[in-house]
Amino acid sequence: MSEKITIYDIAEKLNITAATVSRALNNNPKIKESTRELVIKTAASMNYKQNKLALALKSGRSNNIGVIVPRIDSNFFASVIRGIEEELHPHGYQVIICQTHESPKRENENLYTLIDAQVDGIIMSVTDVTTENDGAFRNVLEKNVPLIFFDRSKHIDGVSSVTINDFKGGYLTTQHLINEGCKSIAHLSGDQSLEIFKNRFLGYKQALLDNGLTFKEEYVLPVKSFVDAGKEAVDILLQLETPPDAIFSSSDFAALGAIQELRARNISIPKDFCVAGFSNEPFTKFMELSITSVDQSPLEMGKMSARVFLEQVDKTDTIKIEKKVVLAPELHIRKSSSRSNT
Amino acid sequence: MSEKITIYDIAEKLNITAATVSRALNNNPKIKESTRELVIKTAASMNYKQNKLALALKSGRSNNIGVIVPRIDSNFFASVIRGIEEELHPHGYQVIICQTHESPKRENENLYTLIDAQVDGIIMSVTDVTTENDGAFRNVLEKNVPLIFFDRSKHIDGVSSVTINDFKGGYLTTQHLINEGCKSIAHLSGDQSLEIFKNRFLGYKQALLDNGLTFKEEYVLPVKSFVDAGKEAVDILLQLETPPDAIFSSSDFAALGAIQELRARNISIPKDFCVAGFSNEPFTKFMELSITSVDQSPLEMGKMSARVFLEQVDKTDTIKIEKKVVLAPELHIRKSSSRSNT
DNA sequence: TATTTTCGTGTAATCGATTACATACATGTA
DNA sequence: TACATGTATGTAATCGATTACACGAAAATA
Repeated sequence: MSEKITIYDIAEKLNITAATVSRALNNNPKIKESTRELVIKTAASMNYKQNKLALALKSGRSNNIGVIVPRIDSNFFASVIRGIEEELHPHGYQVIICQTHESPKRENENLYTLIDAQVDGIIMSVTDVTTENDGAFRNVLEKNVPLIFFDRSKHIDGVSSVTINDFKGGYLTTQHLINEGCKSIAHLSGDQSLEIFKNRFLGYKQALLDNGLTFKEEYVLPVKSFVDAGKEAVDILLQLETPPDAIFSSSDFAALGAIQELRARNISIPKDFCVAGFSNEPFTKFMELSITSVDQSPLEMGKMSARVFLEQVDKTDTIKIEKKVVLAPELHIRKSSSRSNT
Repeated sequence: MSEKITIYDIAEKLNITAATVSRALNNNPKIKESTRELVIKTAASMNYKQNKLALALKSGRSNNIGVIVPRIDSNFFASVIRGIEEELHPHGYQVIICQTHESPKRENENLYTLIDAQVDGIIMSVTDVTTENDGAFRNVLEKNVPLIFFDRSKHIDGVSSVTINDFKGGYLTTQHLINEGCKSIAHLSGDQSLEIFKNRFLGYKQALLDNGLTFKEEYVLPVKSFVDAGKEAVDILLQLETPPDAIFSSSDFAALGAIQELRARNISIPKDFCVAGFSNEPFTKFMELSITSVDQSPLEMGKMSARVFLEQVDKTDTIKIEKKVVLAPELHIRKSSSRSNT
């Protein structure tokens, strides 16, 4: 049961004051070399550990950073967090995780909790941009706590973000499908109130237009990011008067569902139907019929977000820097859309 | 730029002392009802937020809990963390994430850092049981910080753990392969200095013996949890005098690699060769040739670990409770080993 | 020798909240 | 009236570290 050792204990033992101990341990130049050595040696021998809470209270910095994500058990978010942790760990920051489960209420709650906990910054992926209640965000900004959005972002003055070029991701994928000979391409879209999904859609649309293909409203279906949603979407699409011959899905899970449903109906992929997803989830490359998908370089996204945070954290309170980092999406072409290789 | 509001600000405004404010906000019964209401109303109007750091310093509890995992971007660990977070969030705890990347050095470092940060408990999955340097662990125990192992555990007196019955997992899977008619079953094992892998192996061996099959040393290969490791293992196994007709892999990734290699050699699965993995990674069920695997109920494991922590955190310092929770593994039989359905 | 610097350390305030103890006033009881 | 009890609040210490300021002694300068 080692008691908690404080600088006062060290001071008492050496018949000096805590102030001297503190200075010695912090390499304050005004301390006699012999004293410094003595203190450091004694501290080590007593197994002294600095109490970070006391330090945090005094300095106003907790050395913690909060990360808010919809959920952690998705490869994308877990990888981003990994990137954040790896970048921040050498700087002495600890990462605190919060999940929203896509609930704006939980999101607000998490924001308040993190501020209460005096985190030095918040890196997050937004749940819902349409929330009217921006109080929690305003609260963060008023407290001058650096806030950085990644992937799903919100337009707030003075807030930085790290995203990928979703428009380009949508464009590249659609262009690829067209190159493979697809003539009528459907799109499974996430909630378009979120910019990422809006942009993937716009990229898709632009690619169609640029290639002289007509854009059809009925080819665009909203889906949740679940396997079953993809199956249902295929069911609907195949009942259309002129069914499509390809799907660009903004979700890998929906793409997988689509593929399963198409195969169940004996439609040959990629010969008669091509499918591409988004996110480059691990399973897309493991499948025998591997799935074409857009990589968002989540690890890099996490590291970049962390770096943006580090840039902002030490700036004077009055200056607000807004930095928008846009990473390039990378299309991984695989069997589900490669006619050339078949 | 709202200044930070403290109880002193409230006290000053109301011409009372901070002590009264504190008591009013903490529902201390000795406060006049009218005063309490006034304080609460004023606090709200001034947008007062309690400073958790000050509270933490005073009380010695940070309301943070540390979680140490090899890495976060694996479905298993991410799911465990999700479980921990969901169970602990309602109790006001924040989850701090640390990764070891399978390095004992990082593990030690993380332990010290978390203790420095005054976490109220540590939930972790061990990297390497053979580390001689147990100083970090002893340090945690001496500080009376509840320590809970999940999945990969270490035998330390007074330390609780939440694991699955890996022996049973190995046994069930092997028995299943035998039931499907496999006669010579190989085993790809993780590092057996870790108990989980040792136990899966022992379960495998026992099932062989119980069914009158001979156990062969050369059928047991050590692998890392990578796809390529599975491929290499198949390469070795097929060069044996009597190659096996099934593989029980302690890693889903190695199982996947094995399957890819077998198919590359035109060996029909499950007709001529059965494969089963461990962990029930998402991709195992997504594959067209879905992979039989043992589910470790990671979400439940995380929640259970959190519950064990909650039980221990409020106990008096002198009593050490050691609780060993063993969850039941669940074998998910899929195409890679289902001859009956073929 | 007298005076100024420099050096090393001590004193005490501070960060923001909690709480044991003291105190002042009101009310109840003999 | 004298004393006990209860109620509501104030005083001040505490958690552990940092740091502006003060101060005494030694060294440097005049």
